[in-house]
Amino acid sequence: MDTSRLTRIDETSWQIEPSGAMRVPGIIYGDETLIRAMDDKVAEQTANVASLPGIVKGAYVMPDAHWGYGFPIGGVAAFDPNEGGVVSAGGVGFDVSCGVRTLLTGLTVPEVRRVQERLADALMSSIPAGVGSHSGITLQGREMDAMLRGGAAWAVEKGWGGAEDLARIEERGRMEGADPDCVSERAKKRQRREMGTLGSGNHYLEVQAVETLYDPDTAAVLGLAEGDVVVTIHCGSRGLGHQIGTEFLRDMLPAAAEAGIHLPDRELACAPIHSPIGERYLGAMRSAINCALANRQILGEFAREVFARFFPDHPLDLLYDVSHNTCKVETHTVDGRPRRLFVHRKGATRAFGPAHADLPEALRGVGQPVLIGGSMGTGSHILVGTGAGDKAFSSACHGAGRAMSRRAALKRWRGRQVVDELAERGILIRSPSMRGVAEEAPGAYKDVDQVVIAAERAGLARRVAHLRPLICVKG
DNA sequence: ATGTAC
Repeated sequence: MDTSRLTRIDETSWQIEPSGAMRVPGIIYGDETLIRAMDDKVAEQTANVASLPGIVKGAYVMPDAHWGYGFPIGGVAAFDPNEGGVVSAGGVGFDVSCGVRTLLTGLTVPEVRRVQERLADALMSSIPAGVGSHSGITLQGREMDAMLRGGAAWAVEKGWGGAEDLARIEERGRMEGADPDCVSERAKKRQRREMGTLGSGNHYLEVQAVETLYDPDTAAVLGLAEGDVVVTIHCGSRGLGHQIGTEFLRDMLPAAAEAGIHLPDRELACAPIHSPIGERYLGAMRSAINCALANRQILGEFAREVFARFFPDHPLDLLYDVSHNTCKVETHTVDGRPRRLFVHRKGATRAFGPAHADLPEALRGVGQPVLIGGSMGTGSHILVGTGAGDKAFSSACHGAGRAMSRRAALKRWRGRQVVDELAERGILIRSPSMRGVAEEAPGAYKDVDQVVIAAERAGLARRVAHLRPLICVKG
């Protein structure tokens, strides 16, 4: 990105001054290296988002951002329904409520090392992974609708996990306002056999070691100690969310024109929040959020079943579950006035600070866990929200972000070679797709450490722990 | 991300 077009606010905050149709500034967080490495298209897309009706304060961009469909991935934008604000399917993304959950095992690295190969094989055979994978669970009719209304709470009622899990999931495991009647039959049909499946691409289940603690006191509250083993799952709403995204991106284009909204880019298709299609999208998108929450709940239970075979005395406790592709109604104080806003986070994690009423009591002293997935080789990070200044409506980054296209990665690496190199470093990869592994080679990703350091310096969240992968089941 | 094109 050409930094000469930006105003540098401080070490890690850069501003695109409003010009042309922009209603608010664009704010990009990141150190100079990250900003320079970003495509100019990120700045262009940010300026486009800043021109949408009803946008409040600014169009925000996280340090791991790259250009996406309409909105940048790593973008945050909030809209006020009372000022003509819009909702945009492109502002949420195709994989609605894609997210990350981390479970504590109470095990230490040597205990897991002893069974690492067998554990990897067992996870691989119990966690459905890859394009079009199936778990054996089928849902249709009223049961599908119950899942779409109930999310992880539905999954718990059906026997996947316990009620204590729900407090540790955003929205307490169940997104209000979901309306399965707004979800097309085609979207439901695609999901019929996909509950409890990981999917493909950058989705994974990892067994990880807590390698470094940046804040041992906060880590202790989260239940993390150096040398502990945790399980992290990254996946979303599978075919259902994708179908909803596809349909509403298509249908919001004429709707925007009818509402008299000028779109600088047709990929920014959106509709007024209080319009028939805006409300239908919200009903469908919230159903997809529940689908993703239920999916991660079921996958977490599959992991519990596998671990119970190896370690019957070590139940897995849910640390937290975050979604990073959502539009949620939240109250934020803007210019001294609390306002009810529709906050779009696309490739961005909610990062509420300490004392926030939506956090479970056990976490209110430290802030919301922010779970950041890295690559297979470099590991992941756990941060907590600070709430300080309510920056970017209390949001933070979501991952490392690709540094190289899938195509370029395929030309550079062979999947088998990536698996062998990681095995030498004690990281066992299991995947149905060696092509997928090559595409996901650690070298194809940005340096996640640099991303989270930038997020911390920008005051979006603060680092608590770095996790190193031991086993990765890759979709 | 995605029954990797309807």
